[in-house]
Amino acid sequence: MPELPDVASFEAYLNRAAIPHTVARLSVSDERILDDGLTAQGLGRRLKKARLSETRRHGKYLLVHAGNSGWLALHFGMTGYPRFYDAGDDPPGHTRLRLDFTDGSHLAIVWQRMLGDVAFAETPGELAEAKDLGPDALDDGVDADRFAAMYTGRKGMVKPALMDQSTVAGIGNVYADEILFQAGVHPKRACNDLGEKAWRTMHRVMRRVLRTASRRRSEGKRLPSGYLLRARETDGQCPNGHGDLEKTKVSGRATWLCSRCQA
DNA sequence: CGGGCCTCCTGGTAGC
DNA sequence: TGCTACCAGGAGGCCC
Repeated sequence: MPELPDVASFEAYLNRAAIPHTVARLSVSDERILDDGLTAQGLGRRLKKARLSETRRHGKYLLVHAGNSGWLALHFGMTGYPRFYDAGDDPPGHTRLRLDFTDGSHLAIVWQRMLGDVAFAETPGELAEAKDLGPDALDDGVDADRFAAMYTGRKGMVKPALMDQSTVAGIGNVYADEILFQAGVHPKRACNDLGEKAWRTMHRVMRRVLRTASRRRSEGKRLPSGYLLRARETDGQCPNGHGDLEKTKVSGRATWLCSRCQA
């Protein structure tokens, strides 16, 4: 699940539920979830007594400011999510990282599969560098000019390019499909087959889709009708009336599209 | 060097 | 019912 809009909703959730809180201690139930070089003990040293005061998001990473020591960085992989719960309640299943707060409440980070990452960085910029992340997809600094310049003339297919986190961070398999559907571009189109104008359109569509989805997810609402993703979860019909959506694979990933709408 | 394929993980589900 | 095969919203690595 967790792509940019989902992580944005996690960020809103943390700000409603868990910020600010002060960490009394933490528990790591499976160290495989920790970034290379990070240990439960080391993380504990950095987080103990830290006041979680602020959050940021960069692409699919959620960063939580932990006092003076730096930023806890959470990457949710395919199955992760945070869950705040009250003193005395049981943690959800598959809780791999648990923060116990001084008031007795808890924040669990849940991963069913171990495809996720807990990291720690001095600054958000340091994390982006360590993880080779491009600018966030909703960063205002990524305007249409800059966006088009990054993709126009590039080799390879459009969909994997949009999913490349080192170019622009935040778009995953699902929202790439939505953006391409709304932009009317086939996922297997070559990047260098699209002109600058098409990439500027892609930029506009990308921002609208990611902002709309972030807001809806944060409010617990469904995506608007007319969205491919909503059709995919319901009747599987093209929102523009072209019948069954197609399901195929692009660079190994499940891909939904309408070949009448997307060329 | 772009694209296909494999692997890491775990669990749900379709199919036999 | 029981077992297997495949699939899932991420990402890195390898090979041709």
